[in-house]
Amino acid sequence: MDENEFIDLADLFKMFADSTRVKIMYQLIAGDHSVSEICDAIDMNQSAVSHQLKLLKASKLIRSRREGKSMIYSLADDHVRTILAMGKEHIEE
Amino acid sequence: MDENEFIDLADLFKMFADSTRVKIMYQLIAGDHSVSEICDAIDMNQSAVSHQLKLLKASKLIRSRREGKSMIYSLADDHVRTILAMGKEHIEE
DNA sequence: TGAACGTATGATAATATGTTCATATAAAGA
DNA sequence: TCTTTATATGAACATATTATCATACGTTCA
Repeated sequence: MDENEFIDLADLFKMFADSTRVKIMYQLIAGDHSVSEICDAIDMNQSAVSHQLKLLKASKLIRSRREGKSMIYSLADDHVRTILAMGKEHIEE
Repeated sequence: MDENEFIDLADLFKMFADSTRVKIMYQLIAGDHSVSEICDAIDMNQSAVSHQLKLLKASKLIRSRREGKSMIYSLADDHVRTILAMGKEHIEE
């Protein structure tokens, strides 16, 4: 493994290293949601949520699609689920 | 899930969110090592490594034992391995 | 077209994080 | 006991990160 791979790995885990983003990801595990739905669910203002969604999307952990005026966000693949599950297992011991 | 659980989860993943710590953990996946061995392996100075080891230990991801003048660090359980493996899988797609 | 709604974005400020430097502690051996 | 080797720790500095604020953009519908 070379230097860049370590950095990429760390950058990926940075996405899981903030409770706002973790809440967003759990919300999306429950199903696809618009930005405003996510804001309501996690009790954060729209701007903060949008900024975090952008980061998560850049890391290819989530996707988005437009539906009318709303943007609907969803998990990109199963990694979010499995990584969060591993983490949860650790802290529950 | 309540607020604190989200924070605990994020705090756990923070440990994986720095390339120095990731390198240290990979080094320990390869086997138990003393502080100076880790320093040599990842090319970081002793103080920086000690500070990071302390954080990893506080998160119960690693353990330490004394052997003479050396402190030997080792993985606390299998979670480091599995979490890193999940992350690696994601970035390799 | 323009008003309303939903979302995105740039700048800023506050806080958190990581490395370095200096120094302390702990064990071993002369 | 004094010295050497190995590790830990506190303080300080530089950088990164996050939330907020103001505002811009995109879509729908009257």
